[in-house]
Amino acid sequence: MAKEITSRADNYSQWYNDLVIKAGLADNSAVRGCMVIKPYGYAIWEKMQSILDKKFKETGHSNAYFPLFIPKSFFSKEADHVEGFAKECAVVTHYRLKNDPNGKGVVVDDDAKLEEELIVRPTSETIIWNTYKSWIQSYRDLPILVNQWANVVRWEMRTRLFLRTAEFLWQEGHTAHATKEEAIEETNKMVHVYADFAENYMAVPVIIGNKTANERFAGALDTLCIEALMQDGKALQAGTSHFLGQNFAKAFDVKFASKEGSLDYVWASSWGVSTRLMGALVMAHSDDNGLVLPPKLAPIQVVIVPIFNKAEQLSVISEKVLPIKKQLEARGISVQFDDRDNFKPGFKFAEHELKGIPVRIAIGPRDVDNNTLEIARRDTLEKKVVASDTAVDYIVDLLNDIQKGIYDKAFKYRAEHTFKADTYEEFKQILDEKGGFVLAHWDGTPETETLIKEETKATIRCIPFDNPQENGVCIRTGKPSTQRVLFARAY
RNA sequence: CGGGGUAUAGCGCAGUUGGUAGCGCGCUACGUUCGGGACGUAGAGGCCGGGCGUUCGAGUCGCCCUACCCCGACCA
Repeated sequence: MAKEITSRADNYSQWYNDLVIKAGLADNSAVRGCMVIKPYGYAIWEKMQSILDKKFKETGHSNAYFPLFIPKSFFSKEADHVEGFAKECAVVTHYRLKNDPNGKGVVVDDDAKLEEELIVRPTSETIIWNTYKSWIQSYRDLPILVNQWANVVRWEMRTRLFLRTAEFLWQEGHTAHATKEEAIEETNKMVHVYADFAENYMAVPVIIGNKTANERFAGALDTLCIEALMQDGKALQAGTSHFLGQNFAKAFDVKFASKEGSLDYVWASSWGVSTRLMGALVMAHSDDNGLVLPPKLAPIQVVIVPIFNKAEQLSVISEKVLPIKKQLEARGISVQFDDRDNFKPGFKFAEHELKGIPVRIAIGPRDVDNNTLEIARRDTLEKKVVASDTAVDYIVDLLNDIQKGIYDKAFKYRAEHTFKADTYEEFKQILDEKGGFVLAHWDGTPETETLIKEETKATIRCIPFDNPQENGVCIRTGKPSTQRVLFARAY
């Protein structure tokens, strides 16, 4: 009733917004560009966090925490980093308030001006490498494999819930190595951790590849990324992993004594994913009825809706279904028993669909008599009546089916929206009429990439790993090319 | 940050030529309902985003803020 959401066909971005708000994931706040992540949304983020955190630890990393504030001067130390990040930061200039002399609340105390301004971190390379300087003396101190879960602030001009907010939550891994090869291997390893997470937990297929020089992180020698395709045909960068070379080691003078006795600069990587993944999750799978969550990330995997009109009926149903709830929980499945008596079943069905709960069990007097349950899956909305004593196994299998089903659906969508273009006309036509990924030849120069971006709003999302080599000519300049690269309009 | 729009009850909206507010949903109580978003009856709930003006009188007119939405530029 009051929860109508705009359809995707009608207005995709309005649909996205409606969904995030009405499914209770997040809301806009009193602070421009900053969102309130609500309990249901945060529960999904916590699942993402715990899975990723486990993977980071399995790959040898430890968590640590560095300051929110970074001295302004730190940003002047790495030239490329300055170029890329000097702008759009929140700056702390004072450290105290005082009562307004005119009696109108509080004002900034001008006497409390900081000697050196502090920047609210937009990313932590600088403060971390400043710290690593004191942690590293010898090759025996390496590698350092540290991750931080934190909030960062980037004063974005235009924000969108989860996809681009002024403050967002993320993790940033910052590693230090004795050799170039090791740092590159780390960079590579982590982008694969992200890809594995995206595909096997979020059920979002991704393309792994290298960013071009234009799209590279400020201060990196190489940026690896995972790129996903949303249902409106736009690409979304879902994670990045940077090989930083010795840039930050040089900027912060971080050297180590090698086994051979030489004094060398340390090699670095950094990698991160953010609450933007929440946006990817929503946009990749959900439909006009609401969220569609992959079982592995759904805070509630199964909801039980008892259909009753009297308290006695509810107690009979409860007696029947609560043991099944227990059995499911014993199998590691999260189950909610929705026995609220102020909503009718139909209302509850709609609400649980909006929230994307993967599996719904309905049980009423008829089922009690027949020893059955009605089991519905969120992704396809199919319903099936199942004998109670086989329900637990059925649901365990069903959850796996759903996880696979939504991945397959997203994969199919991507396959159907990945095109090859051999001429510029064709390229533009695909972007305008179909959307999606376009594989096309490019002459390899930043200038041409910029030109194409200006003319079509499409960027090179990445040069996919294991990209087939193939001679051709650049769609824009006609100059020779040895491979196709992945273009798309992107978030 | 440029262009456009919006701001009235928790949410979604209406409010004619200026005369200090209504509707639907939700909420509270009671009753009837309950296998796809129930219904009746009785209630509660608003300095009309903020400020300054015009006026006897402003939700309504003017100016200035602020926030949100849409389209750009920027970015994860």
